[in-house]
Order: sequence, then structure tokens, then C-alpha cells
Amino acid sequence: MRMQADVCKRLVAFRAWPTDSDGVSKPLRSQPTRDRILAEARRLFAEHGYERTTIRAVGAAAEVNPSMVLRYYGSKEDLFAAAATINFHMPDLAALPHEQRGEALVRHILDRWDAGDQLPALLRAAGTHEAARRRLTEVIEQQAAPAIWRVLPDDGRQVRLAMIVMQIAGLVLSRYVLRHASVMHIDRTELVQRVGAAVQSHLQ
Amino acid sequence: MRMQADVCKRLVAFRAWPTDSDGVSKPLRSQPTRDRILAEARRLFAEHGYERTTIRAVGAAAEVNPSMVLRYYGSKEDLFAAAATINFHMPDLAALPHEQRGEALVRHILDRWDAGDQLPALLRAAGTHEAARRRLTEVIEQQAAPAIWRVLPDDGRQVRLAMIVMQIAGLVLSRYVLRHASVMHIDRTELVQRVGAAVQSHLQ
DNA sequence: GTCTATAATTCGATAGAC
DNA sequence: GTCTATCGAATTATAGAC
Repeated sequence: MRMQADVCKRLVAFRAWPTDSDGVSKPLRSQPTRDRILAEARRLFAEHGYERTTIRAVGAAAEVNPSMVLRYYGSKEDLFAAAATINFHMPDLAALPHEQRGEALVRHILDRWDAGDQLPALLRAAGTHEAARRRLTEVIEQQAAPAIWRVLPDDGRQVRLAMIVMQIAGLVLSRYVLRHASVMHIDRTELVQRVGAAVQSHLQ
Repeated sequence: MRMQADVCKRLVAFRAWPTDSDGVSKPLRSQPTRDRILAEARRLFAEHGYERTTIRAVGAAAEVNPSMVLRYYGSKEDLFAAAATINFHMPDLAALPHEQRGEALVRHILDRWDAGDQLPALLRAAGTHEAARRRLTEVIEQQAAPAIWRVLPDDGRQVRLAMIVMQIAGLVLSRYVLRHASVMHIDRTELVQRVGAAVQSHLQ
């Protein structure tokens, strides 16, 4: 029932794409509108989490009627899924000297988390929204973990990986969700240095 | 306006406490009902977070009419506040030999997190519910941090505390929210040992 | 393509009978 | 003390005019 409705909505949305007289599909005339909706959705999901972000608020922020949000993205869940697509762009740690890998990894994590709103959004929503939790663990498992795995010593890889995952998880939770004072007081350079050293200890 | 309504509700709830003929106040006849509501609220807040937990669901779980939930606790926010009162029962780390303190702290954290539903609930809700975030950082700052602070070396206490906070935060986030595979695979004993060692490294 | 209008739910909270 | 009944507001989602 519910699934059928979703499928119907997507078909309608698809048909809304205009086609040239020669039958070649063109991008939506209002691709900018579509992009603006997605950008505002990311910002609001990041700021307020999944449940407290409303379709109405997204529409208002994108300066478009709320009904357009659903016309473009089908449902709130689908909008969230679109807003939560992430490319971690993991660096090639193997190309770096051994002793720099810990700091490099931490610096990259901070860069990625500061760069946009998607990752903070995912993390904040992960506690209450199952789809967000699954997506975040997918990103870790499919993008971060393999890159780290390659540069781990042969012995006890599983546990070493887990320790690094926990270290990174603690960093981003403390800094971007809890905003705990003792962590916020440390400037970025020292944070990279300290946490980088902790990560490095599991790399050798 | 809103505040006045809250006050009124509390007065009504207070007057609902019956008094003996001699005017001495007695505990509510249905203290068990009150306790049951709170217990179920804790369980549901832990399982689904703040926004997805409804007054109706709490009432149903406690096998009582939803209106009773508000009669006893005034509002959903007040109910959450009551469900989120926490005593961390931090151990006296100073009483332990230096080399055992890291593991003891980690073991205590895991014990507390496994013991009840309040701490998992707070952590899950912290991402989207501001009151939960504040409460959790309060618990860390007022209960955990002072106990750790006392056994820290004199030099660089601030940063050492931050590193331990991050280590613990990463542990509970990975294990109780994300449930990431690499962490879940480690049995409790080894987890205490490994993370304990990491904590210990910041204690000396 | 964008909007208005509204359907269909669901929620927190209240009033009042018993 | 507990329940029934309901209000008012907010939400997602849909239908249809232009």
C-alpha cells in the first residue's frame, strides 16, 4: 500500500521532466530550485535533526511552496536520503609516511565535518532515526574503514580498527554534538596533534 | 502564559495528594502507578528518543490512561526531566592503585550504561533534543569530570581530561548508538582492557 | 512548474464525569 | 484517582487550479 503510493509519486515526478521534441530528456528547467531545496534540507536536518525539521520549514528556507518539496523528492524520508548521500573522500593513507598517518586521518575527519552539514546532520539524527544510523555506519564501513584497514599492522587488525573508530567517534561526538567544554577549549591544531597521536598508537 | 499553565497543572497535581484527617500529607495512594509510568517512560525514551516517544505510548505501556501521565508529570518535558535524573555513582579512583584506574573507569562506565535505560536515552536524544544534550553534559561536567580530575597529573590537566572524555564518548557512541560491527565484535573483557589502557595512558 | 486549499493523521494538553 | 471525550495545533501528503 504505502510502497505503491511511493512508486506512483516517483513516476509522476519523473514524468515532470520535460523532453525535447526529439524525445531526448533534458534536465529539469528548475534544477536550481531542486538544488536549493536539497541544500536547505541539509542545513536544517543538520541544525535540528530529522523529526524537528519540517517540510514546511524546508520550503520556506528554499523560498518555495512546501508542496514543491514533496513534488521533487517524493516524501520526507526520501528527502532525507537524498540529503544524506555522502562521499567521505578518504585520503590515501598508504601514500603518506607512517608517522604522519594518524594526524592526517584526524585532520581529514575534522575537515570533512566542518566542510558541510551532512555529516553533523547524520550524527545528530543517528540517535533517534534508524535510517540515519544505518547510513552513518555504512559510510564508516564502506569508505573510512577500508582506507584505514590497508595501513594497519597485520596483528590484531580488527581490534585496532575498532579502537580507531572509537577514537574518531569520540572526537566528533564531543565536538559536534555534545560540544563539551573541555574539548571545545582545545584549538584545532593541538586537537589534530593529540588525537592524531592516539590514532597513531594504534597504527604501529 | 505557558508558564502559568504549567504552574496551575502542578498545583492541581499537588492537591491530588490526599491528606489524613489530621492534615498530615500522605504519599499518593498510587505511587506504584507513578513509578510504573516513569519506568516505562525511561524505557521508551531510551528506545525511541524524545520526539518519537508519545504520551500515549507511555500510557499504554504503563497500562494507564494517557491523561494520567500528564496528571502525574505535568508535561512531556517534565516527564523527560524526571526520567533523565541521573546519579553516575562515580567510584573513588584515588583509592585504587594507579595502574588500575583506567580499566576501573571504563568498567564503571560500561556498568552504568548497561544498568538502566536513562543513560542510553540521554545519549540518543542528545543529538536532537537540547534539554537532553544539556543534561548529559551536566552529568559529565558535575559528576564524571571532577572524579577524574582528582587523579590527573599536574601538567596539562585540561587536555588530558578532554582526551579521556573523548575516549569514553567514542566508546559509548560506537557501542550503544551506532552499534558498529568492529566494536560489537569485541567482548566486554577485552574492551575494558583495551580502552582502559588508552585511558590509562592519559592518567600518567 | 508553482501555487492554493485541504484531506487525513497525530500529538500534547484540558475539562469534567464518576 | 481514573477514565472518557475532545480541543487546538501541527504535521505529512494529496488534489487540482492556473
